[in-house]
This record gives sequence, structure tokens and C-alpha cells, in this order.
Amino acid sequence: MTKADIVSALEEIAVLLELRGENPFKIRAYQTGARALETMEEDLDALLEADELGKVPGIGSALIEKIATLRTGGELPFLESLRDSVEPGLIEILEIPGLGAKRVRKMHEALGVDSIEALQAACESGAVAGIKGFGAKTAEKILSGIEQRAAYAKRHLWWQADAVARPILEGLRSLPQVKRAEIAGSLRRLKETVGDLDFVVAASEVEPVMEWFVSQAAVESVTAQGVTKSSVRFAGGLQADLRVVPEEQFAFALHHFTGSKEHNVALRQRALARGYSLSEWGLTQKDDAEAGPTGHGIENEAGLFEFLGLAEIPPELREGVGELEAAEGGALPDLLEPEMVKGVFHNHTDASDGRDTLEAMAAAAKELGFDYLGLADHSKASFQANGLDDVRVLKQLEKVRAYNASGSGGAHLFAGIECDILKDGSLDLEDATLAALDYVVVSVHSAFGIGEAEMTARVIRAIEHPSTTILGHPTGRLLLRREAYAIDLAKVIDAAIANGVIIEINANPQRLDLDWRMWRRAAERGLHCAINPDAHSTKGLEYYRAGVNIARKGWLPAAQILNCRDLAGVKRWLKERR
DNA sequence: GCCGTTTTCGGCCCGACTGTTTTCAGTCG
Repeated sequence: MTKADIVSALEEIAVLLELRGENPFKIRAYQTGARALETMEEDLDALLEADELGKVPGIGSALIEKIATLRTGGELPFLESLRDSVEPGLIEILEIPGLGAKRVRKMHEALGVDSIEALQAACESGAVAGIKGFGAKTAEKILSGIEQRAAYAKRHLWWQADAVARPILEGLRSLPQVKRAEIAGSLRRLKETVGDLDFVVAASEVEPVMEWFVSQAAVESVTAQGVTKSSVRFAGGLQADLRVVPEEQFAFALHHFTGSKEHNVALRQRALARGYSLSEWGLTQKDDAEAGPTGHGIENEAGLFEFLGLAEIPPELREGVGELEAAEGGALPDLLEPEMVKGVFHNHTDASDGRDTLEAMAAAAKELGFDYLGLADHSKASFQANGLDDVRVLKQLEKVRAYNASGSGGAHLFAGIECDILKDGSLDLEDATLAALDYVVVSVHSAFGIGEAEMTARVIRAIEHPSTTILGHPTGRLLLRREAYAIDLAKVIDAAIANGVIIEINANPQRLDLDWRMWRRAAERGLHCAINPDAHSTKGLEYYRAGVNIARKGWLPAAQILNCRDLAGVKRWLKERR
């Protein structure tokens, strides 16, 4: 089983335990364990081999045993018997918003509800409303949840969610009652996908702000409206929450609703150890609970962190992966800023499947403030993308050289290629062609299903090709659409480091590949990075900002990002490399 | 099930909103 499969198995165990009504802390332990395994940057096999998996916080002896069994392809009797003891239909029912394990169990016990269809019938017949603790409104909500569940369960790409959120934030800030307003949640943490939008506002008056929020033109339904919180749903299923708090609580609320959950738990534990209970309302001194939470004069998040003896942790690092320890020890990274990016590699023109010409791309790059632009059209194996054969590649190379010599005013062009990694790991163009170019991006675009060992060997062979400069979108995932292919990234990263090959952050909002979770450890081991928008039009160049987000989230130091070098620096680097 | 400068046993983050209730359970984040 791959690591991702094991993570799913642990998550499944947690869900099944929940449906059985078992100890909530045990359930949480499995959720924590799954999360720890998922975000762990070390190589799983190496840790198992060295008997060091237990050093990962959240993974103890019981989980080690189960993870080891699953990794070696064994059956897990514990999971099998859990599956046998829970009606499979209940898991699906659990996904309906507003229904948790307890109510799902209650309906199962009282009415024998064991599928979405049975649930719908039971709601329509009035049977659900008759259960003690349930009522007509509950049944109604369940029915609407069933109807819309596909749309409600959907997550959204960060890039798209951000585009929805920006104007709402501006709208909030323009209200006369609003003193401060920020986006919170996973959007603020720059997660690759976003479940819903969270806004936190400090205002002199609550009601007009809430009113403005719930009556926005795009709102389809209002799902909650209280004294401090309102929730709305837009067409398409995206949900947005607004919290309005007094100004002295703004820093606490903003921090709380930014999360992550894991980060908040860790910070609250730290507060408890120092004699304070921390909540979105403030800090309560433990031996003076009567007094209630107060702001302690804290005006912003930096003040909150300082109060707890920490440097300010940027939102994108708040994932519960050791950021508190780093903030305590002065080891937080200096994060990449968009202005530090001097150019990008891996972009397409109308020579293959891009929409715009070489000249238009160079001009657009200049417009964005770039000094240089790398062109990497597809190679011939990507037939569907009008990939270039050796002759066309060399022709484009001439065109690039001529453009650079013409003094046209656009960004300096580097002549590259996105060369297909064929099924056996060989490259799609002649060695002489590849050697003539400024750089070579190698990518997998075919035979995704060949299995982990074969895929790993295939990609490593491509990395070892003397002309390879950059590995493109190393897992092939399309967020919310297609899973990554099976590949041992730890081995691929090792090979890249050993061969001086860069791995890209493919900044297309649907890819964001290599994932931020991998970068911190990989960079510590010496891996270098290139941020590449994989632009297929002039507009697509703007995606580089999504790549900057991922670099920040991955703790990547600028010194290891090729795009941070100036034109002369990149020329020098490529020359030394080739 | 995990974890330990107050603990190897007994804790495990904290609060808002809803719908059902006459004080609270369930869900969510």
C-alpha cells in the first residue's frame, strides 16, 4: 500500500469507530495519526526500517503496528472486522451536512435507515421527525442536504476561491461600521484547496454588517444567522462564514478562525501550560476563571504569539507541523515574496498547445515585471498537444535566439522544452537536440497506471539523463480531479539532489505539484526548486503567484529557488549545469 | 490511542448555532 492508501485506511478506521460510538479520543487518535502520516516528510520505509516511526508525534505503538502491516501489503483484521460491523451505507449518510455519527446511529437504530434512499424515504414519510430529539426542521434540512450533497461536499481551488473572496472582503471593508476585516480559514493559510470562505470583522455595530453579508446578490441561501456568526451559501455550493466581534477580540478571533485546527490545539496547549485558557474571545487566567477571557491588551496576532513566547507565525505556516517549535527557537524561515521572482520557466506557446505567440508571451512576462521567460513547449510524444519533434524544436530555438537579438523590449527568452518521459524512462527527443537547448523540463504525460516501482524507476532514469534540468509536475495530480500516480517521492527527491536536477512547483492552480508538504524536508536535504506557472496563455503567467504561495507554505528559502536569481545568475547557473 | 519540567494513569481545545427542548445534545469549525 502507498502512504496515501494507508492514510485513507486510518481515516476509514476513525469514521467506522465514530459510527460505532467508540471513545472520541481514540477516534481523534486515528485522525491525528492519519494526519501525522500524511504531512510527515521523512521516508516511511526508512522510518519503519530504523524503527523510528514512533518519533513522529501522534503515532504510537498501536498505529506503528497497523501502518507496518498495511505497508507490507498485509490485511488488517481490526479494519476488516470494523467494516463488517458497520452498515456501509451509513458512511455515505455521514457526509450529509448537519448529520454526525450520533444522529446517523440513532436513525439506524430507530428506523433501520442504512442508505441515502432509505433516509430520504424516512424523511418524507415523517418517520425521522418522529424520533425523539428530531423534528420537522431536521427532516427538512436532511432532505435539502441529500439533494445538494454533491455540490456541498465539493472543495474549491484556492485560486478560484480567492477570486470570489476578494470582492467580498472589499465590500466588508467599505461598510462604515467595519473597523477591521480579514479573510481567515484555509484561504488565508494558502491551502491548495478551500472548503469554505471565512471572514472575520471588527465592527462598531453587528447588525448592518450581518445584513449586508446575507443579502449579497450571489447568496442563494442563508444557513445560519446569529449574534456573532452568519453563514451563507452561493450558487455552486461554496459556503461563506462571517464572524463579527468587538475590536479588542479581533486578534483572537482572526487567529482562531485562521486555524489550522491542529495549530490551534497546539497553541492552546501551550497557553494552558502557561496558566491560560485560550479561545477566540481571549485569554482566561486559569486560577481566575470567574474573570472570563480578556484581551490582555493584545491588538494583533503578533501580540498574541509574543504573549506566548513565540515569534509571529505567518498564517501559511500554521499547519501543526512544528511551527511552534520553530517560532520558539527563532527558526522560522524567511518567506519568499512575489517581487523576488525574476522570471519563470516551463511555459507554452502556440507552437504546441499554448494560445499565444512567443512574442506575446515575452511581452506579457515583461509586463509582469519578469526579466526572463523560459519557453518549454511539449515534445512530439504529446501528440494531442501538438508536441514538437526535433526539427521543430531546433527551429524554435533559432526563433528564440533571433528574438533575444532583436531588442524587442520583451523579457529575455530561454529556449527549453517540456520533454515527455517515455514509458521506459527514456526521453522523447534526440540527445543532440536536448543538449542544444538552454534547459530541459522532463515530465510524465502518459502511462500513469504502471505501478509505483516502475514509475519511480522511470522518472529516476529521466532525472539521470545528462540534459535534464528540471522535473515537471512530479506526481501528475490534478486537484479535485485526478489523483497523483503511484510514485516513491522520497527516492525521486534523492535522485534529483544527487543529479543536481531541480524539481518544479508547478504553479497551475489545479496542480501545485510538488506539494507543499514535501518541500521543507526536501529543501533541508538540498533540493532546489523552480516555480513554474505552466502557462498556456499570457494570462496563465499570473499563476506564478500560486506557486509563490506553495513555496511559502513549504518553508522554501529563496537561495534554493532558481527564479530568485537575476538574468545573469540564471545564465551562469545553466552554463555551469550543462 | 497518544502522551508526560506537575502525570506511565488520567487527562485529551473551546465555543457558537440550531433545533429540540424547558436546560441541552449534536454538529461544526
